[in-house]
Amino acid sequence: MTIPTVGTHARQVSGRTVRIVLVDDHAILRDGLRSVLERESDLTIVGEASSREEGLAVVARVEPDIVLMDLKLSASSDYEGLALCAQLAKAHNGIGLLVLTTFLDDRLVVEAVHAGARGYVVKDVDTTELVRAIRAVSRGESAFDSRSASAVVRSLNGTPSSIERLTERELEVLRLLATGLSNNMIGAQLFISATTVKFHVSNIMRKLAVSRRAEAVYAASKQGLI
Amino acid sequence: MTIPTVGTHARQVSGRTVRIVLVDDHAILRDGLRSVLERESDLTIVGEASSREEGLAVVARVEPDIVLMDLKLSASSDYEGLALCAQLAKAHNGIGLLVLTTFLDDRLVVEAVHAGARGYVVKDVDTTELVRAIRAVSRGESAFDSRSASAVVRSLNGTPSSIERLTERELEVLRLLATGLSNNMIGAQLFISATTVKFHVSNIMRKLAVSRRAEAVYAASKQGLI
DNA sequence: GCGGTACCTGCCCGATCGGGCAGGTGAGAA
DNA sequence: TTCTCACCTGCCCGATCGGGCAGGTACCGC
Repeated sequence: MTIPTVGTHARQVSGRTVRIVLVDDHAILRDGLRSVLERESDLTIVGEASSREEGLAVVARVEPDIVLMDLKLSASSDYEGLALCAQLAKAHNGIGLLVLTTFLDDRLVVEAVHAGARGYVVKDVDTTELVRAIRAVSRGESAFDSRSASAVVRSLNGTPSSIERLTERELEVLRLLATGLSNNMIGAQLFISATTVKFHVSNIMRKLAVSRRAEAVYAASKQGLI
Repeated sequence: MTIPTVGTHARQVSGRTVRIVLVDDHAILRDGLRSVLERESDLTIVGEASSREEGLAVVARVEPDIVLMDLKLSASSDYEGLALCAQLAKAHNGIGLLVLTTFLDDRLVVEAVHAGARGYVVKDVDTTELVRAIRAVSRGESAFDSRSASAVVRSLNGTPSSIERLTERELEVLRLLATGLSNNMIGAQLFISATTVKFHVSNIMRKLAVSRRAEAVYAASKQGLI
């Protein structure tokens, strides 16, 4: 199941072609990236995927050096890419995971790194910088565009463990919260008491560092939690 | 100031090259689109812009047949593209405005059409369909991918004037609402009484068809109002 | 003038929220 | 076993919300 690290590293020797798989839910962006990247003689696109499942399958089949992936792989969740990141890192030891995404969020950058990403590039950088990042990651190095790097530094300097993940239950409550249900109605939906709902809401607000449910919904929405 | 319609139409005669300006805040996507579209012999990219201001300037200078534009032109607002749409439609009579964006929202599609767009394509269609849309718009026709078309139909069939715009004041209140402020604190910020804030919040909820401020914030966030 | 829109204000009242307090369970790791 | 974690529950209380009611001003187009 696990790809030997040796084999993986063998492909990363400089001078050889960097084999890349693209994972993004937008076909147009994939086409564009393919077209742009293949102008570089040392880069070649050996696979594409538009979803997490497809990504896993393609990577397992073609065993690329680099997976260039978006974090948002569907209209609903911003976390799908993180999950894919973690799965790929686990299944393919030493593979180069480079995140290319729209939103720059301190939390997301850190989560991506924890999930095994070796690079994080925001989509509004130019192609040159992206190519540089790809080559760096292919050499086993890390690569962040300047703004992402700042985000990482902020996270390390700031409260180190300030990033509290929401539990599954809290996410459930959060989603119902966003639909405007009262504690009582949420309780009815989840077959728990309104008191318990209040307990969860309270924890959600603490973790998101807000003090009102409206603000919690906004923060969660910005972070793609819902 | 206004470009003569005759001149504009002259460039749309079939057989001639379609001159395109790209407006998107992501350099990578612009590079990709340029690379992909220029493979088509009848399409040529004559300009790029990453913001509304730049878009206006570039279009005024190069006078393209088609402006292929995203609605979201900055991290903050989803409406910037709509404004650009309206400005371009007004300043350049008959110009082909084709929206290429990430999110599919009934309201956004309708707003874009009202702002002068002749087409609306979601970014997850493939290149073939995008090229088809570009050619259609360049011939003066309209072009929607299947899901956007459905959105338009829904809007026409459904409550025709159900799309109630929020007033400037309501948007102000909405933004403060999202930060978790109470009516009282919002009032203090805007120098109005808490009662008036409640009045606005009430109207916001009615217009967004929700019953809680948390839900209002979520709906507004989804629609890019904040 | 008259209708429409945007904006602002007061009062009332029941429902809801947010933050405390107290306590409990079961699962899994150290 | 002890500990932690996610989860659940009850009670209290002041602040806030949401929806009514009533009223007002100012501007704009017909």
